[in-house]
This record gives sequence, structure tokens and C-alpha cells, in this order.
Amino acid sequence: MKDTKISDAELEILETLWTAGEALNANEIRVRLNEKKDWERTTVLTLIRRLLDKGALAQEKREVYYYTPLVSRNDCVKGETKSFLNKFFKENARNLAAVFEMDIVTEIAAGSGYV
Amino acid sequence: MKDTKISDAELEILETLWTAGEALNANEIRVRLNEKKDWERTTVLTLIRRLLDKGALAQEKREVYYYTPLVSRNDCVKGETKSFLNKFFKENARNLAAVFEMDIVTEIAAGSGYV
DNA sequence: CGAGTTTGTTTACAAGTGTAAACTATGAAT
DNA sequence: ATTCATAGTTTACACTTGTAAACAAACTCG
Repeated sequence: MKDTKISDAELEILETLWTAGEALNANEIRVRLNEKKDWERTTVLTLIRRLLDKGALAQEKREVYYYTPLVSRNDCVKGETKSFLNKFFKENARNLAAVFEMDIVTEIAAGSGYV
Repeated sequence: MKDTKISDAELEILETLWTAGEALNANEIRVRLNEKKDWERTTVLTLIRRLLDKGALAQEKREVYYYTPLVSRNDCVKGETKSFLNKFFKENARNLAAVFEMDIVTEIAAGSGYV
């Protein structure tokens, strides 16, 4: 269940859930996404399904399904950051990575609202 | 001719040319790539073709075609960096971007061999 | 019960990617 | 001219992604 690649669109779903901090159902996700993405209902459902298939989401049946992320934002950021660095900096990645590990960056990466 | 998206595999071709610092033909590219990528001759040619189509390469006919990048590594790094930052940090991108603009990072990004 | 609404599943479909085989053109050697 | 080798072009094919429509199940109102 490690290096599952999450696409940009799928990430939007996860971001919504991470931000919410609680399980949401498909409609709630859609509504919250609405400002940035004007997706059809079924598009959201497709993305949710793909995330379920990838093991990145858990669903819980109530009156309707509620979804919870099974991956943390931090892990995603970390994974993507690593492959980004490897893409361009390879041997020098360690150095650049050091920059990324700086406290200030860690804060921003965690989405702590740091200004 | 701006935001042409260059794929990971295509990038390997460009990296080879940027590193070489001079026009290379398909075979030369293949040989130099050989350590990291064990691609078939035609695979390399396909990637070259796609780069030509994207306007990222120029070809010059001698006994055989020689290729020169039409995009700089720096521009590519810059573009990818920006979209990477936007993917995860959005509003905070400016702050993180500031980190990226630091001299030390710029050096590494340029592949200057800075240790 | 029959029809409409809501929610979820299946199927679709084009563009992009990684990876190359099949084919063609061209030059060199016999 | 015939035959290889070499270089380049076309075609292919499966997988991912973005984006949904089509379809089905389930509940709800009249």
C-alpha cells in the first residue's frame, strides 16, 4: 500500500477531506470543492472510486457512504517532493532536500496556515 | 511556444543534450543514456520525435540528424517547480517559492555541480 | 404500486505516456 | 542492380487521467 500514485484530480478530493478533518460524503465533498472545481457529481464519484481502489480512502456506510483518507497529507507531500527532487536534482537531491526539511518549509508543507 | 508539457521520459533526452552542451544525433543520445535507461533505438527516436513535435528540439541534417534543445534546463526546472508548488502549497506557494529562489537552491537547480 | 429523486456503479472516450515493433528510405559493399 | 546495415517514420498497444454519461438500486411521494 505504499507508493500508490495519486493523480492531481484525486488529490483535490483528499485535500478536501484533510481540510475537513472528518469523514464526508460525496455531496459534501462536491460542495466544498465547488469553488475551485466545477465537477459533475459522477466525476467526484469516479475520483472517489479510484481512491478507494488505490487504497487511499476508507468508506463507511451510514445513510450514505462517508469517506476518510487512509493517507496523510504529509506522506503525500513527502512522496511527491521526493520524486520531484529526483526528477531534476538527483545527486544533489540531498542538498535540496535539506532545504525542504527546514522548519519553515515543514510548516508550510503541513498546511498549518503559516503566513 | 510556452507551457508545453514535457514528460519524464522526454526529459531524459533533454538532460542528455543539456549535459552534452552540443548537438547530438540519436545514437549518441542513446549511448549516453544507456547507463540509466536501456531503451530501444526506436524508443529514443519516438521521444525525439515527440520533442520535435512539441517544439522543444531543433534538428539539423548532416550525414544524419543532430538535435539541439530549444528549451533551457532552467526554464524547465522553473516551470515544473512552479506547478509542483501550486499542487501542494497554493496560497503559501509564494513563501515556499522564496525558499526556492535562494541562491543556493538556484545553483543546485542549474546543475552547476555545487556540492 | 408507479414515478421521480438521490446515490452509487459501469462504461466511455479522448489525450498523454512508456515502450517499442513494423515498415521504409538511404547509403555502402559486392 | 542486389543486398545489408543504418537511420528515420508510422503504427501499435496498454495504462493513466480527466471528465463524464448511462445505467441501476433504493427511498419517497402521491
